[in-house]
Amino acid sequence: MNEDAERLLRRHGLQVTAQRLAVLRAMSNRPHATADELADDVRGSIGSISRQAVYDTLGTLVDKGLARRIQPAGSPARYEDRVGDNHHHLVCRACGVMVDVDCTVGEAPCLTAEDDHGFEIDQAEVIYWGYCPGCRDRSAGRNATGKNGKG
Amino acid sequence: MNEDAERLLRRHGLQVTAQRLAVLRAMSNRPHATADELADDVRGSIGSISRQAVYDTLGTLVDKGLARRIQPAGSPARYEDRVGDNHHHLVCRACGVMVDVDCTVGEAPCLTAEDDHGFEIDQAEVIYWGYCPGCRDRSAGRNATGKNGKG
DNA sequence: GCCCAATACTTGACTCAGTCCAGAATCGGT
DNA sequence: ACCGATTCTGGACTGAGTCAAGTATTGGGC
Repeated sequence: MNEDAERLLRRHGLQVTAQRLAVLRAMSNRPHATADELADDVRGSIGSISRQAVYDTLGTLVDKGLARRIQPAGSPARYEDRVGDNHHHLVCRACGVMVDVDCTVGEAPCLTAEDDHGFEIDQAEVIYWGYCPGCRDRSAGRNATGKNGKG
Repeated sequence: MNEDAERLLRRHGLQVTAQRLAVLRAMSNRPHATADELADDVRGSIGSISRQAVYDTLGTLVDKGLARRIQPAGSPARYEDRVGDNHHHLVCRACGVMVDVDCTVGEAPCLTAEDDHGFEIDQAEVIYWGYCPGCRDRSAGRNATGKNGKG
């Protein structure tokens, strides 16, 4: 497993360090974790790491396309190692939990803007907002209408 | 114009204050402005306002459905008064400028998640990322591939 | 027109995520 | 084993946003 991670780093011209391997491992342990959570996880596995190293590593990984950064409204950035495929995220307004959703229609469907205003678009990011089963049950009385729907 | 804003507030059971009217006006002056920019605008029109009042007012307006909050990755929250319709946003990775895009396919098309994981989904938020005409020209050599496309 | 409770605003301290910087440590090619 | 390049550490800092306590404004009832 670590052999893989090591090769992955080298293949992208990155030095191999304990910190990077640990971050990579942490990321696959818990998808959608924040930088802080990953740092904690890493500390559990290699003892200690500086906040800066975590941000640095994550930034590099995102740059090289080995990780993806997701920044939902009202929450710190989250990272996942599932890259290169076509998936989106489903976020609970109440507890913030995030789950993957496969792209509904395989190939950039409505995901090409009708009028691109001259922009060179390279990505369409979709976040579905709602309430997860747990939170929905917990406060069943919530009025779920009028939230300006589907968007 | 202000008559309208006043009635709007009353209709939603909100007290009418100079600050609220000014925020409402600022928001329609410059769509997609940040709280800070709105505060500046308001200061230009009524002299002064506290940061807290701005956040407060914006929060209330968003709550009542009179404003919409957009929080693109890596940028402070932005607000707009165009609510209740079905539009998305196009954001420039370089300069951060944001423009409206009408919903590509009128009625919640691919915007219903294939597998909702038991969530009660109330909104699908779409942000298109890319480079605006200006920024694209300015650094024409940028390699725009490999950004994990349409997603 | 005035009063008073409810609502809104101000001020200032605080939190939290993330960045900047300078120096120390580590990596890896030779 | 050495050395330059890269990475990591620690600490100060920034920017967006929130909290809390006290003051001011609004508007419905008299």
